[in-house]
Amino acid sequence: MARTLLDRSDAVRALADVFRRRGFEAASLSVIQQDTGMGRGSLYHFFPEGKVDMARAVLAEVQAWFEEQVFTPLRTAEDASVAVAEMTGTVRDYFLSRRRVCLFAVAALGGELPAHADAVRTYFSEWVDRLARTLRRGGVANRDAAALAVDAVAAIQGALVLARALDDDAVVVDVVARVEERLLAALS
Amino acid sequence: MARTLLDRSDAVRALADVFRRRGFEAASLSVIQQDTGMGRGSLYHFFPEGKVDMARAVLAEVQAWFEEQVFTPLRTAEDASVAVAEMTGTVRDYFLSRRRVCLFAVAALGGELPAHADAVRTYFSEWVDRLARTLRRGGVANRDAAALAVDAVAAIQGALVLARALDDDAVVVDVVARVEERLLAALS
DNA sequence: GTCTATAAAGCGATAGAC
DNA sequence: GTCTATCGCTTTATAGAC
Repeated sequence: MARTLLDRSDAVRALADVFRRRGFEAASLSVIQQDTGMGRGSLYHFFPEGKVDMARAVLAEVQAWFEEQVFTPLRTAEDASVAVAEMTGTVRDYFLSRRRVCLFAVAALGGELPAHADAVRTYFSEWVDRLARTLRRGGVANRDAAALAVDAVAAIQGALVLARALDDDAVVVDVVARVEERLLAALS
Repeated sequence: MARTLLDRSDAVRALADVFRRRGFEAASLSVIQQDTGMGRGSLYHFFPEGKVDMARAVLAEVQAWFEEQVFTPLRTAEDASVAVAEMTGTVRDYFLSRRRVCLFAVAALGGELPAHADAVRTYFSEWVDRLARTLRRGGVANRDAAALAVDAVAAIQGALVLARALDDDAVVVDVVARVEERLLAALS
């Protein structure tokens, strides 16, 4: 890990990688120190409230990324089919390059913690909502749009679980391809 | 929690509930002690290797349950459509009555640990495999059967993630209903 | 088989020098 | 802004009485 000076957003990126590899609970400060190359002093300088703060910052960064790269394009693209194809391609590449881990899913399945419950709910409900709206804009009936959107997000999240369980990227590639196919079929 | 004497399989059931509520890492021995009503002495009597042993036992019990209630019925039912409908109904009721948590998914997303990696892989690959075979028996083409089976298991697992994130049982009910619909359509 | 006490290690967080 | 030393607490695991 780079010894060169890190600013806060470098730190967040490094932390995201640690959390993806070890999970939130199992990533102890010692591990975080080693894997990010930052000392305790620096960590508590950037994240005064400690680990909870680090997790919050990482989730916020992921949320912002999806906002910009996925949710906004879904809203602004003029053609619904183009928007859908963009979404599937973007999220597939994102998760394949991020160890096939969705940190919001990890947070959702991880323990009793309503620590990040709001952030988790926001992420998923916004994703489903934006997709459903896009489908409606493309002429899909209200009811069908909602069902298709939930199914699509669920399929992608399930693919991530399976891909990790079977240690196989192809599950993500294949499932996402069929999700896209189904969504485009509904739009035609 | 019952104070009455527990045998090992009672202990495993109680442990499964704790792990579903808190996750594997966050369930400390103190918490386990409180939530199961068993003392440290009893716990280490039944599970000499400690927490790893407890987790292993719980996963083995879940695996056995699925073996008996899901995988075997998938194999033995004479009509593929009946087998599929049985599976979807059984797993829906199972997860709804188990806090919408699949412990194998929790293990799959939880940290670096290849601790239970083999058990996780076995569970998911067997589920997908059995379902695919059933579909083929029902006349579905080889390729389609494999894809449909992966999609079905992924959809169910994704539904569990979403249901927890949104705190809404209906996601499981609805997604599983549509999974069944799609599988039955392929069989007709 | 179950209990309590305790050991040994690791945890998150803080303080103070630089 | 980064470092190291250390506090106080919790963790898993064990020992030994009953």
